[in-house]
This record gives sequence, structure tokens and C-alpha cells, in this order.
Amino acid sequence: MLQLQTIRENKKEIILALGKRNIDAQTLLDNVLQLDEKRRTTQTQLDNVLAESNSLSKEIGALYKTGKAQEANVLKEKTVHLKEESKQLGEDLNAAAEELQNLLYQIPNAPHTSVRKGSSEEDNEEVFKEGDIPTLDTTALPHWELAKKYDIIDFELGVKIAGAGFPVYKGKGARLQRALIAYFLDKNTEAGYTEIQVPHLVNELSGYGTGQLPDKEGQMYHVTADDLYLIPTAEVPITNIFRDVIVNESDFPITYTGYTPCFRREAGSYGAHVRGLNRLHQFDKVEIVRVEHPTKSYEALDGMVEHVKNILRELKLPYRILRLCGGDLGFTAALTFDFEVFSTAQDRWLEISSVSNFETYQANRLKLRYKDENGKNQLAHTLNGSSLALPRVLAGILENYQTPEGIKIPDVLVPYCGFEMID
RNA sequence: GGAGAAAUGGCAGAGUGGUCGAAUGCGGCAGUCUUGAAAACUGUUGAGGGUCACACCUCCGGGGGUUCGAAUCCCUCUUUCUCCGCCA
Repeated sequence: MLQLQTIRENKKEIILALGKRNIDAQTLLDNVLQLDEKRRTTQTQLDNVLAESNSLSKEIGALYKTGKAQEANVLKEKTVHLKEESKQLGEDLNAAAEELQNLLYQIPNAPHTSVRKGSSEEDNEEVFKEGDIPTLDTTALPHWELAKKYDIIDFELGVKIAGAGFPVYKGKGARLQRALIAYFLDKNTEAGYTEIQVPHLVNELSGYGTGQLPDKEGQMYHVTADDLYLIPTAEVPITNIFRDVIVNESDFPITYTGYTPCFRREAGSYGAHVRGLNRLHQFDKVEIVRVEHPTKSYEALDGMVEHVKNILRELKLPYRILRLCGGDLGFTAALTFDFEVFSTAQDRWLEISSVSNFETYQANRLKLRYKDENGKNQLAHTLNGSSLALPRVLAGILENYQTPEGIKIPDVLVPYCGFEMID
């Protein structure tokens, strides 16, 4: 969430920035500042009452020690009304703090200056495009047909076992998935990211830490018996490693990569655009996460974008990069670049990666800080990106690499697959 | 799942009702000494709120209670360890 101090000092700028998300934050921020004021005055009042009863208690203690029980009892009576007062003030304080907290949770991150105002994905800016879109002959098929033809993904079987959106990968399809995971992890490790394996279920606190809760409650699968959530992305467990952590400035950059399945309820989406691998309840993803010094985070973001570019170049897939507009930007992000691969047989772009800088928004929730050169604790910046989400990469490969003889495996994946064709 | 023990500052580890935000050691930082380093010595070293700065307030796993006063007593939850059971 946004920092109170920042809201106090830069209210105008934040209102302007949030305007790019089409949010009129004026009253919201006024309420925040008003509540903050109330919280602080209540706190001061409470502190004074507590200070008084503390000193009375000390006096009472001293009197008892010197055997002056009578005098002590007189003082004791004085503490009665102080107690009532502090109880009331404590309740007021908690109420104000909670209300303030809830309000702050409702405010999304302020977009970066480069983010354009916009209402939907229509307004996203294409900032880069690369790779040749192959010309397919008339017999070309969408990936779900190819999956069936070569018996590498069984959607119906997934329905039987779990439900729609839970595909079963078979034979060379399963092997290709495993190859992609290994390839992505290797690329990330080569680039300096430390490979890590994390839990696939997280507690409520972790959900709040990265901002999935309370905002997107319904998008995660909730295991109510144990009050755990299935992760929608590895971002949640990996970034939460740093909840309540104070790192040294010399620890930067902190970089992790991890493979996990991702679970998303995504209720209420049906139709052709969710066919096949386009949108799933469970999918695999390799994620990269960075914790950075505030002055270095945008440089790091550019580095992550370059890194993902290189992977797509090696895979020889046609792709483009979008800078998300305010309306399409995720709740917690300040700046996001989406990568989309062209799905030739469907004649549409599919999102395969999202690379974001959250600045201090998550760090503030996580209490993720570093010690600066003056020994002061400062909030760090967090970033993450997919490198990459498997199903749509798979869809892209199947569709773009199809030939009358079968599906060719991209050169870089052949060593990982152990075969050159799916036929 | 059953029985028992424990949870204190970066780490180790004292502290069982008042002067304890907390001894001591290690680690970290600064200084003295040194050509430099090490050793030794001296000082310093948790977080949050609040203030121009002080003062002051909160925090000894989480929550609640007893008391004028709680790290210390009570309840509860969580976690860890030991033993037993089960198990990939």
C-alpha cells in the first residue's frame, strides 16, 4: 500500500497518478489524512494517560517498599479513572487504525510517470515488436486441434478428473512442458537468479503481503479447512520470503527464480477466447523476483524485460511488448510491461509474461526494508516477472511451428526434449 | 494423532511481580594502537509511534485476562523440540 508519509507530502501528485487509473482519489485521500490525524491525536492522548499511570505505579511501588501502604492505597484509587480512560482511548485508537488500514488497502499503487491514462487493454501502448509471423497454409490448426491430433494434451480427461481448465498433458506434450520448465530455469539461473522451490499453498498473511488479499479474494482457491490459499503465482510465496525482513544495502540486488504451478479461479469467463490453453485454472509458470534499491529498480525492470526478450528470441516466437495503461495496470503495480506471443492459427496475441515494478507498494505491506548509509530503515522496491507462463508459450509453439509433417521443436528445446518433432 | 518441554534483541543466553527495553558473551559499527591487518582496549549497536529536537508511549511468539504495576502469574492459539503412533 501507499505510504502515509508519501500521501501527506505528495497528495496532489498521487491524485494525478491515480487519475490514470480513472480513480478520483481526492476524497479517499482526504479521508486517509483525516483518519491519520485522528489516529495520531488519539495516540498522543493515550500516551499521556499511560505515562501518568506508569509514574503512579512507580510511586506506589516505592511506597510499598518503604512500608507506606496507606499512602499507596490513596494513589491506587487515582489509577482507577486513568484505567478507564486508557481503555476507552485504546479502543478509539484501534478503531481509527483499523479504519485507516482498510482505507489504505483500497488504494491501488500510483502509476509511474510513463504510464498512459486509459480505460482498458485497448489503450495499452505497444513499445516493441519482434519476430516473423509465419504464413501458414490453409490446413493450419489452432493448438487445441493440434493437441488432439497428436494426442499430447487431453482436455476432456482433465474435466473428468478435476473440471474444465485442468488439462492433462501426455507423452511428448508432457515432455515438452518439462523441457520448457528446465529451459526457463536454466536461462534464469544463467542470468544470475537463484533457483528456489517454495510452498504452493500460502497463509492469509502472505496473501496480504503481496496484495492478493483483501482485493482479489475470490480469484484464489481457498482451502478453508486449514485457511490456506493455493498460490495464483510464485510471486506470492517468493516475495513473502522477505516479509518483516530488514536487509543490508549490500545485499542488493536480491534475485530469485522459481517454478510453480499456479491456480486461478477466474470465475465467469467462457467462450472461444478461453478455449484450449488460453485460460486455465491450473497452469505452470517460471517466475523471476527481484528486491532492489529504490534508485536501481527501474534499471532492474529494463534488465528483466531484456532477459525475457532474449528467451523469446531463442525460441524464435513472434512477440510484442506492451506498456500497460492505467486502466489495465494491476492493483499493486506502478509500471508493467506485458509480453504477448502471436498465436498464428488463432490470429491473436496471447499474454505470456507480465513484468512489473511495485516500487514500495508491496514492501510497505511486507515491511521489507533495508538499512541505508545513515543506518535508517527504508522500504525496498520489489519487482517480478514471468519467464515464462507455460500454456500460452506452448500454444504459440504448437501453432507457429506446425508443418504438414508435424510440429517442429524449437532448436533450443531439442536438447531438453530429446526429440525434434511431434508427429 | 497421543504424552511432555520450550518460545527473550542479528545469534547464543540470563532474567518468576516494581528501579527490565531487558545482564553477559558472540557478531556488527566507530575509535585508540599499527606502515597495514590481526590481537588488545574504549565506546556504540533492536523495531514502531510521537516531537523541530527532547520528553513520552508501545513491543520479550500471537491474542485475551489478573494486578496500582507483567518478560515474569492465568487462559487460549501458533510454532519448535523430545518420546510414541502413522506415513511418501
